[in-house]
This record gives sequence, C-alpha cells and structure tokens, in this order.
Amino acid sequence: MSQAKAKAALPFINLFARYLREQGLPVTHQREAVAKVVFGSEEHLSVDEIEGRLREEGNRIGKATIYRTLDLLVKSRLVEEHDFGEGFKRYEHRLSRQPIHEHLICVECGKVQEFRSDEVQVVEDRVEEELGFVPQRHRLEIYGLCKECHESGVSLEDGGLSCPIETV
Amino acid sequence: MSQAKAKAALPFINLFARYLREQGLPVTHQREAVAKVVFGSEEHLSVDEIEGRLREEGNRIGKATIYRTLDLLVKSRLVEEHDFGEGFKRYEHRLSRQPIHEHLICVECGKVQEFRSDEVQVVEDRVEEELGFVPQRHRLEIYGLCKECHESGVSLEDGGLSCPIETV
DNA sequence: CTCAGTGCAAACCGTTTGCAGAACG
DNA sequence: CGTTCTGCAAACGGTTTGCACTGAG
Repeated sequence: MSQAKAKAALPFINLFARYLREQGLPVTHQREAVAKVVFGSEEHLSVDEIEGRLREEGNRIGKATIYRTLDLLVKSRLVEEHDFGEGFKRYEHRLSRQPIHEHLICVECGKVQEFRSDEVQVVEDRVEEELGFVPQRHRLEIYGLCKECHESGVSLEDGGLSCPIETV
Repeated sequence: MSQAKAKAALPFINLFARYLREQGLPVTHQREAVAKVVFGSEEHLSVDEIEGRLREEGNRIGKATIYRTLDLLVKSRLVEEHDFGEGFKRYEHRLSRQPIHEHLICVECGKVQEFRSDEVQVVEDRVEEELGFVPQRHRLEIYGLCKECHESGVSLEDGGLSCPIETV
C-alpha cells in the first residue's frame, strides 16, 4: 500500500475505532491492520487479497481474524460485502466519493467498474408504491464486456438452445 | 406437483429434450424428472427443494445428478441460476410470461417476488454509450420488507456507526 | 456393444467455530 | 485481573469430482 493511500485511510480507521468503542469492543492491532488495508484500497478485495496485502506489510494475521474483522466492518456500515458469483466474497469500503453506486463486471477479465444510476431510486419508489414492498438496499450488477475486452475483439458465444422461443 | 402443472410443463420438457439431442447427449429419465420439477414450479427452487420434490414423487436421484442436470438446463438457457445470498443457489425456469424480470427479496421471511423494470434497459444503453461497456445480462435485486411483513409491524434495525457521515 | 450417465462417497474450498493462550482495558 | 480477541486446526455445508456400474442409442 502506498504511503499516500495509507494516509488518506487514516480518518476512516479512526471511524472504525470509534465504532468499536461505541460497541464496547477492544481496538486491537489486527483490527486496525485489516481496516487499514480495506480503507487503503479503492478495489473490491477478496479475503485472500486482504491476507496477501497484510503479509506484504509484515502483518501475519489469521484468516479467521480477518473474517471476524470484516464482519465488524460490515456491521459498522463502513464496508460493503459483495458477491459477484466467483464463489467467494469481496469487500469495498463505502467512504469514496460515490456513496451509492452500481457495478459493471467484465465476464472476460473480471474487472469491476462502478457507475451511478439514479434510475434505481425511481424503481424503488415505484415498487414501494405499487407493491407495498419497503426497500432497504439493492444490488444492480451488469455483466458483459468491458471496453478493453470488447475492443480487443472478444465476443460472447451463446451455446443455448437453437430456438427456445416457441414456448406457447 | 399438481397434474395441471405437470401438464403445462410438458412442452418445456420437450424443449430440453431437443436441446440434449442437438448436443448429442442422451435424454435420460433422471434428466427428464429434474426438468419436470423445475418447469412444473413457478418458484425459485433450491437443490434441496428439487431433491425433496423428486423424492415425493418417488424419484430417488442423487444430488450430483441434479447438479449436473441443472448445469445443462442453465447452459440451454431454459433455466436461470440465482444467488440471493443465502449460501446456496436457486433455479427458476425462463418460460413464464415475463421473459425479463427483477427480484424483490424480503429480508424477514425470505419470500421472492418478481417485477418488471424497463428502466434497467435505459441504464444498460447509457452504460454502453458512455463507458463502452457491452452489457450481456444483469441482475437487479431489491432487498427489504415485503408488504405482509411490513404490515405485521416488522421493522429493520440499524446497528451501524452512530454518525458515519463525517468522512471529509 | 459402446460410450456417456448415474450414484455413491470422497474431495473441494470458502467460511465458521471451538478452544488454549495472548492481549486489551 | 477478567473479559474479549487471536491463531490454529478442525468442522461445516454447498458444490464438484473420481470411479465402478448402469443404461441409452
């Protein structure tokens, strides 16, 4: 992790420390180290990646502790948990410029981009009004080809039934 | 499974049989039985539920075979795989009246409702035009309280940091 | 007959849990 | 000093895989 990022992450680590104190929980070295990695990255990190970065900076922290700390970070609402269907979870802090954003996931290279969509708010309002469903949170993910993969000529094969649309 | 539903599912099972033949794969009793259960239900079934329904109708089919058949159903594009964050997958056939729909998941009772949202198409078009990302498929899920749970007085607790919005 | 499918059980893998020892407050 | 955390390793649970046997074509 770069020094600049570590520095930028500091106030966020303090927020986490505050949360822990509010809950009467100890602020340990391990918890601070995990928080520092998560807040110091703008990526969507997996537990393995977090463990790797901790190891790079000389911190040898058990996976169980990382999982337990991530639970706390998620509970504190400072971090969001994502499942992009890879078979494991990814974690992203919520302290960026864009408080609510959606995800574009490239099915070719796995890259995750973010984008804003005010339309979802409209959908949530409509769902509440028409169906009485009270939205709490949502998840909008678009899977496809990122600009780079598309431009390098990758295309998506189909493989489905040749003519599935005669269902009536 | 009701007789009416079993009957309605027939043409879809034939579509699956056609897909298998197109691929040069055998049409076995087990594959037909699994397909019949999936096409005969309008719900989002888990593998355990599928196994249970098969057992109810006297079909004793191993889990491995169910998984392998679901792979084929998904590849044929006749069935969609979902992950609502429960720790396992659910499967839903795509032969209903609503070819594209989104999901409302109640965080209290787990019920899954469907709804249409044309707004997502707008979002996909914008993403392609502005970012060069080529959409293939998407997933819009709204988590919250369904009408019934909301009306019976359930509310959502917070538990996050008391004041997380002082990040600058 | 032959090749792929099936069922069983073991392997897999991300995640969770139990417990002895260490550390926070 | 008591309570909570940590690290290790074992357990867990959904899913996948290997292999001998069965069945479809």
